[in-house]
Amino acid sequence: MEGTPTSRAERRRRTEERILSAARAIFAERGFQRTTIRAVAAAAEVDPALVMQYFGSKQELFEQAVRIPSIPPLDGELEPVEELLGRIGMKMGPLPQATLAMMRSMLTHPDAAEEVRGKLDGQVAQLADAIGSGDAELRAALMVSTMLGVTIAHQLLGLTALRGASPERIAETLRPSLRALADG
Amino acid sequence: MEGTPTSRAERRRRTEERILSAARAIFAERGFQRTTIRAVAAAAEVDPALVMQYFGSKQELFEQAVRIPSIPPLDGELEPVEELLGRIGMKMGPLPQATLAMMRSMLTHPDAAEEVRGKLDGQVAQLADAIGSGDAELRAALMVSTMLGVTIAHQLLGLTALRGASPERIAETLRPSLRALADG
DNA sequence: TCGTTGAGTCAACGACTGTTGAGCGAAGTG
DNA sequence: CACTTCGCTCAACAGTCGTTGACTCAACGA
Repeated sequence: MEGTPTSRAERRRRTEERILSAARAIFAERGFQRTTIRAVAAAAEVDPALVMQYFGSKQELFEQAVRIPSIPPLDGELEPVEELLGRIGMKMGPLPQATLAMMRSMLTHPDAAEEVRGKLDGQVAQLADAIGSGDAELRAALMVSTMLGVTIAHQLLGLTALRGASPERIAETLRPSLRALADG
Repeated sequence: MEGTPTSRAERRRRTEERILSAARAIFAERGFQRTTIRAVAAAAEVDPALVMQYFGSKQELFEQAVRIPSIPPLDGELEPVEELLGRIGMKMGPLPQATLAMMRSMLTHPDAAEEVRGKLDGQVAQLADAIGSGDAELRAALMVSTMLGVTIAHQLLGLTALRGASPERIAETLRPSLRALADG
């Protein structure tokens, strides 16, 4: 069954990825503070000391775990509003664990807060640039805030009214609202 | 200066309120987990053991601190959308410390999450009732989520584009968006 | 005045946490 | 084969936290 026992370098890569995967899951579920190195190690079936040896500190483990390698490219043509949001990497639907971990921690972990604020500021700037007009920056910020709120309510808080709704239906119902902001 | 040294019962009430006030401030700033009994006690200029003696546990201190006595009544006539939101106790502008403490902790403290979810679910139900029409519940949920997102971005994360904007200007810019959701 | 009550303090316990250094044993190298 | 490398574990340290029990002393009631 399990063919070659794999080389040493390969084993290390796998273990490291197993730790990162477990870390992402637990960080996303409990946030930074309530996540313990021991819990991550247990989920990865590894000794806690190994986690430290690989990542140096809990903070560095978090940074590696929430690092998203590439910005998801937009696929094909979309409705104007979705296109605008898609262009900055915001869309409805299930988010990667790394993003959830980041969002889960952003209100209680200063570093995560700064990271998210920076990312959102960047998205606001891009959106404002695409929108034009007078108070574009404020309207862009409100669009981003709206997406943020819906995502939190849906993915992290689990509002009853949103739990049964598909991402498509949410996006569709939300569209006039976002368009009103985009058009001014 | 300090007239009567105050009676024993009065002193107790003042100390208790001093502790609650300090707790609200620190809970609002750091969230539940990162707030220590010791820090609250220090801010209230009291021994940590006294906090325990008065409130029994950190969890009970939190519950007492975030308890909001009364629902703010809506004042006078408002624009339709603001009236709808005001009716359920949602409005722009500075929020009480207790509310901020609750929101700060809602993503990482399960009890706070449940409390907020319950409150928001209730507001969604009220809003949906006032809106009527077909998918009223989903649209109401998105309105509440929008308010939530803007509040988080503005008060807790401090998005650059929102930091300089007055609550009135935000409310005004946001109005067409919310109306689009309310009208369907 | 004297005993009682209760606000407030002090020192400590036990649990948990991030983190560390020594060591084991198998994979790699000559 | 002998020797080194390194993935990995074990046991422990040091600090912090919520929580507790004994204690001090001024306000109170009779």
